[in-house]
Amino acid sequence: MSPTLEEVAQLAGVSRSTVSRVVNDHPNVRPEVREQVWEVIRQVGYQPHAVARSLVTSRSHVIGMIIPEAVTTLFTDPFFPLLLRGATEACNSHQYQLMLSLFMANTDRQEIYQRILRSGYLDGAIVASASLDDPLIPNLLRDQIPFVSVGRRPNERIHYVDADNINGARMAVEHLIRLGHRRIATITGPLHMIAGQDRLSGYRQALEARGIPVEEGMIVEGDFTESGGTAAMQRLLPASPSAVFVASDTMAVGALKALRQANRRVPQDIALVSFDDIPIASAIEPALTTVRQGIEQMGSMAVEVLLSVLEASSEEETPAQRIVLPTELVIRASCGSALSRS
Amino acid sequence: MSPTLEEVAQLAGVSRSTVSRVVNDHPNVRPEVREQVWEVIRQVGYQPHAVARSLVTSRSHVIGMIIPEAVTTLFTDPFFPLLLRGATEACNSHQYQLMLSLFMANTDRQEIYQRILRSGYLDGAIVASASLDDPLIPNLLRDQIPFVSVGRRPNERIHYVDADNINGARMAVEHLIRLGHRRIATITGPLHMIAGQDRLSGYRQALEARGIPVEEGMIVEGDFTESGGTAAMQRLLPASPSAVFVASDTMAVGALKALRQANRRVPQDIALVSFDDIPIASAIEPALTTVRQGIEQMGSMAVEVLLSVLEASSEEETPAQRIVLPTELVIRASCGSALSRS
DNA sequence: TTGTAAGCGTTATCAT
DNA sequence: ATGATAACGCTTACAA
Repeated sequence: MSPTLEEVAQLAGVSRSTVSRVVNDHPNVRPEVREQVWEVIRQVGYQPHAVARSLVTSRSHVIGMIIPEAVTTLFTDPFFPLLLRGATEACNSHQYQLMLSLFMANTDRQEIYQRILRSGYLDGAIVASASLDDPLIPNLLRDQIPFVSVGRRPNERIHYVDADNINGARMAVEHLIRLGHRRIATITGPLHMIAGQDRLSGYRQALEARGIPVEEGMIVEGDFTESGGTAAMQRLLPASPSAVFVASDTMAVGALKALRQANRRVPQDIALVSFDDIPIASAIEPALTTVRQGIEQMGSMAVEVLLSVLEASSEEETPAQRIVLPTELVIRASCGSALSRS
Repeated sequence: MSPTLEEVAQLAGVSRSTVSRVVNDHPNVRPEVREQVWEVIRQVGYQPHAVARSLVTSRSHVIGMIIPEAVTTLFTDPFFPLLLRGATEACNSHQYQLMLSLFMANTDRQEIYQRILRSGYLDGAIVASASLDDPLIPNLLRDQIPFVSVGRRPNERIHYVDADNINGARMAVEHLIRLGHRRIATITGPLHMIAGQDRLSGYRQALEARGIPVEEGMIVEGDFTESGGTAAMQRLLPASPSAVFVASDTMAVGALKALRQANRRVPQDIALVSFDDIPIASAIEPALTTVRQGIEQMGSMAVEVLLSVLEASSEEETPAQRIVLPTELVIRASCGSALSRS
């Protein structure tokens, strides 16, 4: 198909090695030879064969984006698209490629794991939102595959990038307290995910800091889906909270539905603050007050961290990079009181 | 890192070739030898090196999902995530991998094209929603890279998968006519995309079939974004249509905003029908009557078609596969008249 | 049925 | 500064 190094060499009247040097910008080539070789390369449209190159260098310049199982359901949530966009952008600017691997249901995870992660195609991987006890992680560690997690993890050897979920949640709940609310409930994310746990921690911290007792009846676990939000809100209604911190915008949309059915107005009868600031947050009526996290930025950061690990790799073991990106509160209509608009 | 064929061979007391045969399920291996080799493979955790394999077979089992430039903006729209999901699912079940390539702005497209498409890493590609005159397509044809387009194309040599946009749009507008509307406007998609053109054609066909004159003032070009929908609807208001066919749900959300600002109620003052049936269509108030297309199915179909092309490849030139998937009208609240609910 | 050996298109280590 | 030549890990004739 495409011409090879050998053919270019013959046409240019030099050896394979020289052409290789030219292509890789090695210094030891006479300028005139270099120019002449480039000329031939342009003429015949030579393109290095990445696979052959990878075989000898054992570097593919491909990194995997691994999105495991359960999470895949959330693929209609803009979270993953944005993460992908950020990751791709960083890859593009470093001349790396992104291989996308969604682990669907139980399609023999083990087999897929072997085929994808241990096949030599990947220099490393980014693991997105595995639940905390996902077996993928121990496997990756065992096989010494360089990876960075999106979402923090306690294990000290694991590189990660995460949003500051705790502080974000704390800001959200503090805002509700500032508006005079005392009966503040929360719909959490799945508690087997660190993001779910952290946003709940932030909720607790905010209440405790103000001496407001935390009632367990005011805490309902959700699953980051819209229908989950609806169900959770229905379960919450009997406790008659005056405000709810919902751990994701998508769940907030579901919660709004439940409230509409129950004839409660937002924010007049009940205030809502959520998390993410995905596009629907500002599109819906009422527009959601929510905690913004830089999802795209997390994606590109994850790539940057991984590349730096790959760079350093095979030298000494570097300490894990743990990066936490800031979050900010975006005040809109769903929490009431236009007064405190910033 | 991982053991090689050679090492397995030594441990099993056979030659490389035999191990290779075992791994690839060649028939010519004595059952007992086969079993013994498998035993060693399991013991040492041998995993074939995909890159080495690919170098000799010149098949990488990787296909690229190419999403060009402009379109990237739409990445917060669920269209691409769903397409990706469908494509990944099909890939998983055929033991193929998906490489994701977003061509961002003008990041030297030509260079990226060379590096990605001609590097030997890809067996073929799926090209999503390039505008009709995207230079990518001629390049792919010139370089004889197997690909299938998501979105139909006039060129007879191009394989494609598409939704039946024309009939979908026709059904939508016919429904409005059935409800008694005569002043029916449309907000189109970008007319450099075939989907934009086809949905407009369907609109025209429906009106013409009923002898309703098509007024050019009732046609405003949008761009598939929400803000584009808002702007288009504002431009449309002076023409005072009684109903509007909006070429995408996302634009319909924007149009709803414009109508709310203008104090027009939907569907009482003005009826809306849109296209896609993405999740927000049923989440928003009023719920959107819309034309559903199977986006995930398009993704998996695109992969299936590509794989069949790869299969047949290097034999004779097969005629282009052109697959059009059906669309269906989903009736909800935005068009009024619960009577015609099916 | 099994083994030997010649590539696949590169990079990298030597000499020269 | 340049050119042989040996890998890289595998598949695949061709022999045996």
